[in-house]
Amino acid sequence: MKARLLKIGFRDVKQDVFKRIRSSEWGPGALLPGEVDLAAEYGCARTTVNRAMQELSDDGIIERRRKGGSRVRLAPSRQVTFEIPRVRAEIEAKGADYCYELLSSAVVKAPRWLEVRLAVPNATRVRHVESLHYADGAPFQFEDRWINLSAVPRAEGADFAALSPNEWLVSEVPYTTAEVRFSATGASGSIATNLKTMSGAPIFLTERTTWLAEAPVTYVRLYFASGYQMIARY
Amino acid sequence: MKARLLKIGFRDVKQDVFKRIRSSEWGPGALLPGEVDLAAEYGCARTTVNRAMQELSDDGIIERRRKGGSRVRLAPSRQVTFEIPRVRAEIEAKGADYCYELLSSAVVKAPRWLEVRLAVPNATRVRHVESLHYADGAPFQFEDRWINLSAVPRAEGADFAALSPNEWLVSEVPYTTAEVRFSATGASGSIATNLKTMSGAPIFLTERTTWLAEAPVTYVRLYFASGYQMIARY
DNA sequence: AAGTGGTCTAGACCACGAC
DNA sequence: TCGTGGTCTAGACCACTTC
Repeated sequence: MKARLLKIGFRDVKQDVFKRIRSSEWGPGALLPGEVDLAAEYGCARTTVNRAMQELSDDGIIERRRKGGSRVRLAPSRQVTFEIPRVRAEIEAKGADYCYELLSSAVVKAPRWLEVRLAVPNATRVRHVESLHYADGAPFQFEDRWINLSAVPRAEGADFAALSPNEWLVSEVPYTTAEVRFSATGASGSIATNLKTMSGAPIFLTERTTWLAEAPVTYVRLYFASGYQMIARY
Repeated sequence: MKARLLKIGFRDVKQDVFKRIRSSEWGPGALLPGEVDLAAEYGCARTTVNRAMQELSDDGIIERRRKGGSRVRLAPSRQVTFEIPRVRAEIEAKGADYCYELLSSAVVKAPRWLEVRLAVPNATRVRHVESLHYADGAPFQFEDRWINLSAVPRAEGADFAALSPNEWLVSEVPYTTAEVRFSATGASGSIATNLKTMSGAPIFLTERTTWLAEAPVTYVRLYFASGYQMIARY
């Protein structure tokens, strides 16, 4: 029995309950004590226990049901969470020099596949921008972006030679929702040339589609130079 | 002015504040009203506002400081969160048949590179297991796993022909912490053969290192068949 | 020194869902 | 039906930071 010099906080409760789960005091599927009981045991308010348990639930450690109580998850479905990397920040965080180059820019009618992806009407005008991001002078990421001009008309006149589309959009259209897809692909001709790798070399690809409250804003393909790794902890 | 039939909840506050940020009522960097003021405005308790703001902070929309107040983030650093994919669940979720095959298993001394990765002493014994996961009869994922026997002695006698190492570990050693790395690589000989792709084909690779309270448990490389995508929303 | 967010409390009511 | 978690409240004290 340990002396309780300080008040019990929700972090203490969370940590202790987690420890007891790890130590097999409560095995997978086991029913945990109710919030009222835990509050009595820890000598704190039920609200405090509630917050602790809520976080354990968010973390995928336990499952909670009204009337059913809280149970240790059978197959803990942990979640990874990591920040969406902004290229510039990502490069500068490594201590490397960031540099950006605009390769091409044109206003066109959206090709069919893009119409489908963004769910925009036929003949929607989009701005297509290709650019390259360097780390310490070496190609780091090739960016192939399409911006929906009916959602962001001001993008038509933006100077993407001065400011990358990425940063322009962040400053102009923040607080969007997005879908991200990660995959591996082979470096096709122009991409291989730009990233200075062999044709067919394995490339880490990020695709992102972005909406501003229902309105499709942009679709972008980010091709990373060889050796790129995305890292997360949980 | 809308009629307020129901009590204001933290979700309402969160959503409304977010809407006001998106509508540029509060631009990037702007100082938001204090919790007390917002509580008065919404006609609810400060605790309710606090929870809403806390979540907006977690979501990367705003930044909060004691005494400094809450501000809209200049560069919203949104976070992606997605579930750690369990192969079986992932395959069955697609409505495909899951099937598993053990390719090889051996107990050996950890090679040097693994010693370094897991930070284990020289001559640590590990179990090396190679296996293949099928979706509807087609190779889906090749698994190359190393298990630290000094951390999980029981793994030495486990029957990985019946149960995949993944599922065995989840049932035996749940609630671990982990580091995950995603990258693209080329299919080398044995991997190409097993995944039935051409040698050199781009492969999506997941590497995961797992600890149980400081003790390194396992390191695994997961090679996915061509066309695999990892998807997340935020 | 003072103001703002961070957290705890004790009590209350409600909604879901197992029984 | 009724127990359990979900949420709100009103009030309080504390801790961090800016002033």
